[in-house]
This record gives sequence, C-alpha cells and structure tokens, in this order.
Amino acid sequence: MCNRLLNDLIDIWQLLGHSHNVAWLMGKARTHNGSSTPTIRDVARAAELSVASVSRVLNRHDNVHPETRDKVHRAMRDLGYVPNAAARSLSTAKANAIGVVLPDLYGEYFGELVRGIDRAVGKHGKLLLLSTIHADLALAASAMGAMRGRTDGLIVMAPELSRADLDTVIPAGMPTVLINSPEDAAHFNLRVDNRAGMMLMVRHLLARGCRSIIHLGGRPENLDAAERTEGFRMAMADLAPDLAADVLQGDFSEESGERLVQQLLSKGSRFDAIFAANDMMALGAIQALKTVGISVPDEVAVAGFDDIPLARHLGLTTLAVNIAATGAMAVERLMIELAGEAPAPQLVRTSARLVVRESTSRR
Amino acid sequence: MCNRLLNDLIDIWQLLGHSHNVAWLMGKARTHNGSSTPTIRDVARAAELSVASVSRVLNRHDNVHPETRDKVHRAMRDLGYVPNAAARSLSTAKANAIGVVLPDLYGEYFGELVRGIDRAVGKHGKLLLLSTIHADLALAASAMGAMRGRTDGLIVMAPELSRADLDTVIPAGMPTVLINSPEDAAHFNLRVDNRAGMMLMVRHLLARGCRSIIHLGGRPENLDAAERTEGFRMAMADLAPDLAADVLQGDFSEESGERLVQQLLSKGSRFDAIFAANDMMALGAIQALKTVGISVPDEVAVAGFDDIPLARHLGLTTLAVNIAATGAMAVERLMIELAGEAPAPQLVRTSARLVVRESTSRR
DNA sequence: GCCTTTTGTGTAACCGGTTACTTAATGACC
DNA sequence: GGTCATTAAGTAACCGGTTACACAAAAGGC
Repeated sequence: MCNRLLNDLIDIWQLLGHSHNVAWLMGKARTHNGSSTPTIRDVARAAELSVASVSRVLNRHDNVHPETRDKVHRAMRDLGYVPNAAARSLSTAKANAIGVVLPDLYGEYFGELVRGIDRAVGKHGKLLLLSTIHADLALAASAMGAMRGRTDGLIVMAPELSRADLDTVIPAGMPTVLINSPEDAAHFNLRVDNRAGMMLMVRHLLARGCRSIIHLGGRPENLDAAERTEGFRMAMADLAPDLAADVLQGDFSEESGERLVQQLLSKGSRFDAIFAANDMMALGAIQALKTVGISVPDEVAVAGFDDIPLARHLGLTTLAVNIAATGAMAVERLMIELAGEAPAPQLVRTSARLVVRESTSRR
Repeated sequence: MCNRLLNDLIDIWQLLGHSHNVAWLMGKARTHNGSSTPTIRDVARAAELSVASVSRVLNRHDNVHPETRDKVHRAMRDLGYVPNAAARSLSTAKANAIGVVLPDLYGEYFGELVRGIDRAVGKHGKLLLLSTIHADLALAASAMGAMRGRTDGLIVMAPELSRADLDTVIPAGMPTVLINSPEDAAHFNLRVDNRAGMMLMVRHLLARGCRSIIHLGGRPENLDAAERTEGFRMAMADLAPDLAADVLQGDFSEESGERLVQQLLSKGSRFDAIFAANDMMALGAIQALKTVGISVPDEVAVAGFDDIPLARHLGLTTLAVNIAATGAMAVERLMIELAGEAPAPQLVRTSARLVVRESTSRR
C-alpha cells in the first residue's frame, strides 16, 4: 500500500517532469519493497528499532537488551540481511582484509605461497585480496592503489622491481611487509639467505667429487636470481678457487633449463654437475640429460633451489625454502604492525636447508 | 593559519566541555593538514575546483576542460592521492572484484585453480578476493557473507556441501558460478565428466591386459570422489562384467594412497592395476609399490585422475582435467552474467582426456 | 520521595566517493 | 542585440554502515 502510494506519486511527478524527485522517491520505494538487498535501515524498520540498535547487535556490543537482540536477529533472518562490507569499511576505516601483490610466479611457487598466506590470513579471520603484477610499473602502481580502502595492509613480493620503483608504488601510509624484494628502509623484508644456501650446495657438490660445476642462473633483474648467481661465484672462489665457475643464464622456467643443457651438450662441453638457480630449471636439465641417455647422478649430478613438492617426488637434491611458511610469516609480521606494535623495520633472512636426494647421491 | 584558528577553537571548546563539536572540528582539521591520507575533497581544494570535477577526471568523463584535467592531475600527484575503493564501491554499488570461495584443496589443485582464476580475473581488470572454507557450514556462510559489498560476483567450489546447504549459504542476489559443486537450479555449474573419464581409463587398463583392477576412492562426501567411484563400478560392469570391481576408500591424500596399498600388500592380495581417484593417491600407491620392490608398470599398472603437473614429470597415466582452464572458464561465465546477458543456468561437463604415460605402458 | 547512576535506545553526523540536477558562461544563429 | 543550444563546473543528496552524544527510564542510595 505504501509502495502503491509512492508509485502513484512517482507517476504524477514524472508527468510534471520533476525527474529529480522521481529518482529520489524510486530509491525510497526500492528500499521499501523486497526487490533490492536489504539494508540496516530495513532491518531496523522490521524490528521496530533504530539503526543504532541493529548496528550494536551486529557488532556484539554488550549494552543491548536481550529482547532487543532477539528482535534484531529475527528481523535479520527474515530479511536475509547481510551487512555491506564496503559501507562498513568506509565508516570504520578498517577493511578486515589484507592484500597480496605478487608476480605471476613460475611453477609451484605461486600456489605454495598463496596457500601459506591464505591459511595465516584465514586464521586471523580476515580475507585475502590477490593481485598479480607483470613487471609493469604502472600496473603495479594501479594494483596497489586498487587495494586502498579494501585492505588494512599489504604483502608485496616484487623481486624484479627496483628499490626506487617500489617506494613510489607502495601507497603512502599503508602497512606493508615485503617478501623477496629490494631492501627498503621503510618496510619489513623477508628474504631467503641465498648466499649461504649456495655455499652449502657448492660444498656438497665438491664433497661429492664434482670438479666442473655449471650454474644455471635466472634473469639478473630478478633479485633472488642475481644473489644466487653471485653466491655461486663467491662459493666457488672460496671453496675451490682453482676450478672454473661457469654460469649460464636462463629464466627460472623448466624450458630454459632444458634448452641450456641441450646447448651445452651440442657444444660438446664436459661437466659433472648442474646446479640450477631453481628447481624448475633443474628438472628441465634432468630432462635434457635423460633424453640423450646421460645418467643422473652417475655421470652428472643435478641440484636445484626452492624444494618445491615436485623435487621430493623426483629425488632432486635442492635447498629447501619452505615457501608456505614464508608466506605465513609475512602475514604474522603484518598483523603485528597492524596491531600498532611496530618494531623497527628490518631485513630478515630465512635460511635454506640442504636436502640431499638421489640426483646427487654418490655413485 | 586556518588550522591554527581551528585548533584554537578546539581548545576553547574543549575547555567548555563541548566534546562533540571538538571531535567534529578535529576531523575537519585533520583533513586540512597532511597527517591523514588525502581525500577527493583535499584534491578539490588543492586544485581549486569542486569534488565533482575531480571525480569526473578520475572517471575519465569527456566533458572536462583539458586545463581542468591538468590541474586535477597535478593536485593528485602533489598530494599522492589514491581513491578509496570502499567509498567508490559504496556509491556505485560495483566492487570491481570477484570473490572465490574454495576448500583448502589437496596438492597442486589449489594453486592451479587459483592461478587460472587469477589470470582470467586480472585480464578483466578486476581484483580477486580469496577465502578458503573448511567444510564448516557456518564458516562457509560467513565467508560468503563477508564478500557482500566487496565483490560483484562469486565463484564457489564446494564439493563437500549438500545442495540445500549451498542454497542457504550463497547470498541471495549475488551472481554466482559453481565449480564441482552439487547441482543447483539457480546457478551455472562447471563439473568434470567423471563417469566418462572413468570409462576411458577402465577401457585403457583392460586393453592393456589388466584383469584385477583396484580403485582407490576419495571420501564419499566429496562429490567428485563419489562420482568417480560410481563411474568405476559402472565402467567395470559395462566393459568387464566378469571381473571384480574392488574399491577401497581413501581421502585424496598421497598418504592414504600409500597406506591403502600397504594394507593390500600385507593382506597378500593379488592385483595388476591400481586406479586411484586422483593423482596424489596414485603417487602414494607408486611409493608403496616401489618400497617393496614391485615394478610399475611391469607388475602393477598405476593410473590417477586430474593430471597435476607432477603426473607429467613422474610418467603417471591419468585423466587430464586442465584445472587452470576450468577456473578461467568459470570467470568468463561469471563476467557474462555480470554483463547482464544471463543465459539460463546450466550444468556443463568438461571432459577428461586420457593421458597415457609410462605407469601403464605395455610391458 | 528525591537525586544520582546505570542501562538501553534514538538521532544525526560522519566515512569518501558518485552523479542528477542546476547554474554560469560561451558560442551560434536570426 | 537577443534568444537558444552547448559546454564546463558546482551543489548537495545519496550509497549503507558506525558511533558520539542526547535522552528517557529504571535502578540504587540516602
């Protein structure tokens, strides 16, 4: 009846050309009938209470009469009311979600990291906003900008951005934790201790008797790739200064590992170990060796970096990073910052553990 | 100067005890100075324009004078302005993000699905809100409720929820696409054609000469697991009615596959093929067989389902589902629904492709 | 019984954008 | 020169919550 009245009024005004009033009234009419999703005001009306009381029930304030609480609950159930998160975020300036920005990662790394972050975020009762960036600065900026208002904090993994770019791209005042990104005085940064890891593996390969080790590196723009290559050179210089430290450049993809080894073989190079900068390239290398009938590990030892799930199944010797745990750790640190207890930002290195499997076992 | 005035006023009012006015004024003062993140009104003030003009520039309307546009851009840059997504969502009723709700999946399935969805969502310039559920109905409801106002649509994968529960849990009026979930008249549903897949594999195993095939099933509450087990029984009844169709129940985990085969072996059962309901269990089975020195495929053929990346590396015969593509397809369908062109909801079955590898190659 | 707390509820001003409608200014045309 | 169309910019009312403050009623203290 109320709506009928309103609609008549709308018709009249429409005839008179008062389109502004019409739009306004139609908005009112809409919230009155059930066609649109109900708002807190609809609940208040149904429960014959004010919006303040409904809001207090929603937020579990304790100064609400039990009877009132029941009335509100009944009204919410009847209307199928679900609060609007955008409105809530706007008025409280809290989004109850955290944003994750990372590159479209190779292989299983992506899934493992997202899984680790997601679990930790869920444990804190928050949602996860995911955005992948593709090495484009402008896109990275817009991705992080899009998080403004929807997230309370950010976890950023940008191994291919420069330190300066990172600074311009992270919105000012947004609590942010970095993973495997350039060092930055303003933010906590979680990095793998690549150099120490490389040292461990080189020592292992030398101990196993390898004399000509070839390192398959990632693209030098990638921070971890660069550190690993440098770590390889340092380790070789330290532990076996008389041996050559050969480095070839790939791009972390399985295909590049396979291609590089094929090239080596076709050139007739001699080598007894391949140490790739990540597991995917190591798997590619094994593939190439197997194809031409070279035995791993008897003729050539192969090692990787990361310890993705595949590595265990394929018996690949590698450096274990525990990717999921890294993600979870970043979340925990971010939560601390959000709680206001902000210890000085710092660079934390997580150590890589040497995992010896068949691909480098002694003959 | 303006702020100085305001602050004096605040002091006076504070003395007088008008705390309400003080709070209000302090809010005003805050937006005037640079301590807080700038709003559109700050930009308007800096550019000496109205908020409407700033908004028009932001949204690339064409009825803005070029000079005005420049002034706004300059002011935004100077202030480091980033629009607040919550406010924008609230007033436009568009969130420019889509929500994904899925269980904490086994193995690589999770990562692949998220990757596929994320890529497709990014292609449409939207963000991805991720929430994992853990078979708890109330939590599932709250997870989906939390999406209200933050997302324009939902992609839900709930293979362990009943049809009725699903209906109560999906917020009314929210465009939703289902993946591997119970059938539901109201929503588009993307499912794997499990039965046809099982038929393909059983035919392959029989053709290879297997005579006693054992199926390792998942938990029957899981929709796909149930269909696969049923499909196995049907295929066996169809293609080899004289042979036994043995079924053991696992839970999709690698460990359960290993355990089931160990039990079989310790009981002294005879069999020449293991057909697991997913790849992870198949890998567990291979592990168990290898440990006791049974050759795969010479003595026992092993097959799985899903074709996770691991399967290719380990030479596991399986049924390829293309998980990432499924996720992308769900996104595309959701986009169509969001564009308003809403074809009738329907159940679409994606077929599984038989991929024969070493684990079932002829001896 | 009167005054002071306590408790519960309502009112209305925010949060930071968008946009319908209005108005001012400029140009076009007779 | 006056009228009408066009363009550019401004005003203010929304979106749907939260919450400070006001206020009424009930409870407690003397």
